[in-house]
Amino acid sequence: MAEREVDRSVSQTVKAQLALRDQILSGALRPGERISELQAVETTGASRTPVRMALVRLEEEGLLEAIPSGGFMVKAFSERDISDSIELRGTLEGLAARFAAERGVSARELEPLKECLAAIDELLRQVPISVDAFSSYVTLNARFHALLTELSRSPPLIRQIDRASALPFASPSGFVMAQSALPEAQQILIIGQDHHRVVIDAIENREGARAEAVMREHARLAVRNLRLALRNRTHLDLLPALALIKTATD
Amino acid sequence: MAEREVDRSVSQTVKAQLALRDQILSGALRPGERISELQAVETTGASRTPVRMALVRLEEEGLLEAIPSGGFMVKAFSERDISDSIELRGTLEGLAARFAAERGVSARELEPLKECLAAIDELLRQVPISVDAFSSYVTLNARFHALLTELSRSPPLIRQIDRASALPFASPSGFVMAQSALPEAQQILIIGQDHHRVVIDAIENREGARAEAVMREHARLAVRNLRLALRNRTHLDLLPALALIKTATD
DNA sequence: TGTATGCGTTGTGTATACAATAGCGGAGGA
DNA sequence: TCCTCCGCTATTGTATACACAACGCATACA
Repeated sequence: MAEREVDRSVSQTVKAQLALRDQILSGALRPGERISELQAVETTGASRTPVRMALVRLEEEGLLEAIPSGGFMVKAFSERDISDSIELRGTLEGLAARFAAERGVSARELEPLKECLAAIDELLRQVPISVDAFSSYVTLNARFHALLTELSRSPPLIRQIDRASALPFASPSGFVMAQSALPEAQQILIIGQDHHRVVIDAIENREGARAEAVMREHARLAVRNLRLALRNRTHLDLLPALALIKTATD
Repeated sequence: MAEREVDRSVSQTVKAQLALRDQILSGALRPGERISELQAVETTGASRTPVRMALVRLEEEGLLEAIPSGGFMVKAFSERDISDSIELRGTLEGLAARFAAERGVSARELEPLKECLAAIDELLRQVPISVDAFSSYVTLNARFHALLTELSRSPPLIRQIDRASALPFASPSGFVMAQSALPEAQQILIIGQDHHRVVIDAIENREGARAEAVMREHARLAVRNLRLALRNRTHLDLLPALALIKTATD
């Protein structure tokens, strides 16, 4: 009897965590809404213990908030929370770039980053960029940022950046998607690519301050564009994290 | 029958979390050592479910590391991990100070910070500083940093700073204690107090860049002093987090 | 008619039983 | 003597049962 389909390839805890995260980011669970464990058990197929573990993890991740009287609710974010989160990640990435530059990086370690850069250049040559190419861009951009973070060789910093990127709107992919809502999207992507180029150059020449400054500017650009995108609310359905933005308040 | 003493005033999960953290920071559990759930159940008095919840939380906090094959082990930190963590927090606090300065803070909001500053000044007037006064200093310093963080008015940033301070050696109290191991401790504390004074002044005058710079310098001072303290390993028993430093490796 | 109290239901916090897996030790063969 | 394989044990992952607390609704009294 396959009444309860048990997938043994992945732990129930992880399965529940992924399922719940999907529900939150897809907007199936509204911000501020209390999450019922019982309901979560039904929708995820796991039992209460792994569901509870998943809820604790999602709380630490920042997607949920503990209710004092017990249980969890979906966290709601203001527009400022989102822009602050992006700037926060930019600051952290700036520190990572500085560490990479100051501590030195061999040409061999820089190679994957340069390949990534070249691949993005190739994509941006299309005018206007196709939907498929844009999707590839999102992936490549996330890869670029991940590689750059790694170059810092600082586990505590890498860990913190990962945490900061857990909130979808603060992840590299998140704000790229937000930018895509703007008419001048392609131009923005090209400016961003310039930043990528500069940070590699700065790291190669061991210019820590310059490497840091450009990554922070990179994030500030993203913040400005997110603000613009939120003004003219077109195509914002591309941004899944929008489900988390406070609607009534603020 | 009080065979199992159940304290209903605080949840079993929190109780277990605190007990386990104590065990880790006191060195009762060595870095790299696997934590047995069964053993944790015995030492904490809670049952397996809350113990597991506590373990997940401590992992997210950064004190534990998940073992791929299952279970958790006490995380081990290198000296560089520690100095990176301090610099990381300094960077975050720098951003908080910048936010406070740029967004504006009323005189009334700045008042508690100034009181804190004055109280520390009072303490440092003693030469040499007494043990009691030093203990008060640790508390006041933590309070100063917490108040400053709050002034940013940015929940995501505050949250991230809290996380960064979860590792005891990266908390304000942690590195103050490390500094105390140095003969020139008092002089260092006075320099730190100068930083505190400057950051308040910068926030008052809405000089974001200056506010940020001084907080980063504040952290860099702490890193330098921690390095010195670790060189001449005297009085380092004052630093409880030392239990987490890798011994053999690195 | 409004408010307060009590009872019922729902849901979380905790405990424990069961299942599955990984690691270790012993035994047998090369 | 060493290597390999099989089985056992210990420990984790999962499921579920139980207890208590909180919220809501209804009813009764002012």
